[in-house]
Amino acid sequence: MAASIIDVAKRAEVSTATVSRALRGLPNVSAATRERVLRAAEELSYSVSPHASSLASGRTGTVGVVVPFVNRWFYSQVLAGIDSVLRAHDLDLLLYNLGDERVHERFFTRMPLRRRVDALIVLNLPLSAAESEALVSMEVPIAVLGSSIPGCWHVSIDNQEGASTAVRHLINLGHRRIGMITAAPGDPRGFTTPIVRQHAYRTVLAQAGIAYDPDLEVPGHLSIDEGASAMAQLLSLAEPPTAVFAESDHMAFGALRTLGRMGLTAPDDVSVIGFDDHETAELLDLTTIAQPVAHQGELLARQILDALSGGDEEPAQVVVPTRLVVRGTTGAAREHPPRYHSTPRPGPEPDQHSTTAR
Amino acid sequence: MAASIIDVAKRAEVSTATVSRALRGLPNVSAATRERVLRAAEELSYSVSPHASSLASGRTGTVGVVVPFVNRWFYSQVLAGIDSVLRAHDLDLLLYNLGDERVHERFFTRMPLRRRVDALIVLNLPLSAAESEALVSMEVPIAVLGSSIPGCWHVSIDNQEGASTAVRHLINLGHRRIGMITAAPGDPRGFTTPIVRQHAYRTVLAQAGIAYDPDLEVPGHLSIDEGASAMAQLLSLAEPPTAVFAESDHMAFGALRTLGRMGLTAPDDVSVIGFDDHETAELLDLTTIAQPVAHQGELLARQILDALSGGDEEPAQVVVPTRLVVRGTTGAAREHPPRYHSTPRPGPEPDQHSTTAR
DNA sequence: TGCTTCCATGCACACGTTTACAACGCGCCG
DNA sequence: CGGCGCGTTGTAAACGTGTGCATGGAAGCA
Repeated sequence: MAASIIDVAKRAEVSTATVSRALRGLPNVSAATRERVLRAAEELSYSVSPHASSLASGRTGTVGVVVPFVNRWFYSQVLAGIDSVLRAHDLDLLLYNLGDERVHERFFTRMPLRRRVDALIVLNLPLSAAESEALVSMEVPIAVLGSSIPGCWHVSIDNQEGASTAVRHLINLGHRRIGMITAAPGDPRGFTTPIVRQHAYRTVLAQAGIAYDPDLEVPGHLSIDEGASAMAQLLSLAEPPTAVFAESDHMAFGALRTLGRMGLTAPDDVSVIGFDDHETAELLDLTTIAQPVAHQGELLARQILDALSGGDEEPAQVVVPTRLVVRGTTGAAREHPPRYHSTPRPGPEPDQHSTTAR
Repeated sequence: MAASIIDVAKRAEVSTATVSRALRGLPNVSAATRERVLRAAEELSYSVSPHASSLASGRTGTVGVVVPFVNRWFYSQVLAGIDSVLRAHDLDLLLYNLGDERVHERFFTRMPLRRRVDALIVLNLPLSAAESEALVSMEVPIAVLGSSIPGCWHVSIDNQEGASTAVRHLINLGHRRIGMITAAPGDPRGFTTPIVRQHAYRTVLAQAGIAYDPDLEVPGHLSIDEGASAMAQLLSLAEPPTAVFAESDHMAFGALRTLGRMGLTAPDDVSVIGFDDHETAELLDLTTIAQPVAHQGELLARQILDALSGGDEEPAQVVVPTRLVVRGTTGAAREHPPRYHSTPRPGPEPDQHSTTAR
């Protein structure tokens, strides 16, 4: 049986109240008694019961983190950023992975984090209005990544600027026929990132005097395989693009794979630019828009810290910049782009793929 | 203010004891009253206070997961596996990321999980004897991945078999001069995986009648960059290997990068095999030893469930099999392997790299 | 009918802290 | 010399739930 505060009090010959104050470093306890208490606690190898403490004080010392997919690179990076800051302030991290649709639903009906956390961090989750409201009703500070909830703290990248930079990069290289592999189309819930990026894509094209062609926008659902299919679809057009902007590196990887399997090469045949600067983007020599991933996690955690300590300041919004990283998969447009009317080689076995330097 | 059990009791016109029993589905409560209680709770949108519940019952409904690096692919996958099982049983997941050495140390001096979790899952952590003992002293069931602690549950892959398979694959292709890029050498703590794999490598070579050459074993510290350096070192040997076994895919990626930068190709110049079947292994067409990653997480979580429910069975050990995945980076040995005495091209800018199909 | 058995329910305490409030001693100042 | 303020400590009441035990009543049985 672990020692309780009463045992410590007896051994130090003080009341439990004094023990509590001494251990938490409250000012109103004399140096001598504090010393005695600390020694007694040490000798009994005592540690406070977090549950009793929470119950009495109302504070839990815990922050809930809700993430759509822990096992994806992006979220695991953000999570690491969050963790590093929380840990430094002795806050615990209660993880909620909502990958499954059933789990997502269950989360919002049962609200298992209610009364369990001092604050909430929500990563990039498509939320319905009712769901946002349910979160707010927990009456704890909330920091949101990606989307936004009224009255909550907020961190995001400048998607408008990032996507514009990507498309401008391609235009500057001389490309006029530019495709986009987009994320999920028209999600009814409040997840605006794909919309903003798509808007930027269209706007920049328009500014460059390039006519809008809906055939050049193909959804890729953020996965490698879907990105590969999307690229195949683009290449099958009567007039295929000479450059493609994939709004995630994963989809860009898929696009590169399709190129390789068709015997094509980036950037010689098609230029490809991604978004994220995933760790393997460098390996594949992919030009991309980099965003500070772990850093965003740290910012979210810091906002929570502010909210928990300061208290009454109103929630702030932080926008972090993106950065163009030019690597080997984008290059100058050819004078006469070749026509590719071949179809991807089918077959279960892995095929070749390759990328070459600019 | 959130409703408490007393409010529910009043509204349902029963005692709090009955409310408690009804809500937890205990058998000894009549259907009629249970119905009344559930409705009252629903109307007040009541949810139990986890802290009060923990304090009273001694159970926390929480499992601590200690992981060295959340942001690495492997651990995030395992974490997802753990989460899926725990979630299905309404257990919360308290995450501890120990990446930093300071954090690691602090964790073991302060034991912040003590009295806070019902069980512990420890991922692949190099632990000193004192640290293992500290964990055991928490007196909760512990499931360990990779390493092993006496008296604890245990999941791991068959490293002996996996590594042997990798080396045999290379030998079967006709290779006689086979290098190995190893993980950290001689960690004084109880982390045996690299040792087992190295032993398998040496044993299989010996069984094939191939003389042991210490120059062919180079440490790569599990990172892409170090893996790249290791490959460079292997290629600079007077008699370089014709095939290389990297004991992690990350290091294999680095190895491929080095080959690419030197204008060499796998498997035409050097065959490369990795370990893990990382998600980008397929992209790079890397032959590798696959291990079921998320599945191991699920197994760990299930062990914990057994320990928490069953109770008195003694901890079991599960060994999951690995699987050879042949892709494009391994191929038959050449009759007369070329000599490469060039050094890697230096330079800050990214360089080409490529892989081709078998 | 009277006794036992069993189920449903209530009573009251325990769980281990935090914290408002009171009490106490001491020095200071009027 | 008395009162006042301040710093230190103790007292006791929450905090919200789980659970052993007692109670009451209905059903079963002789």
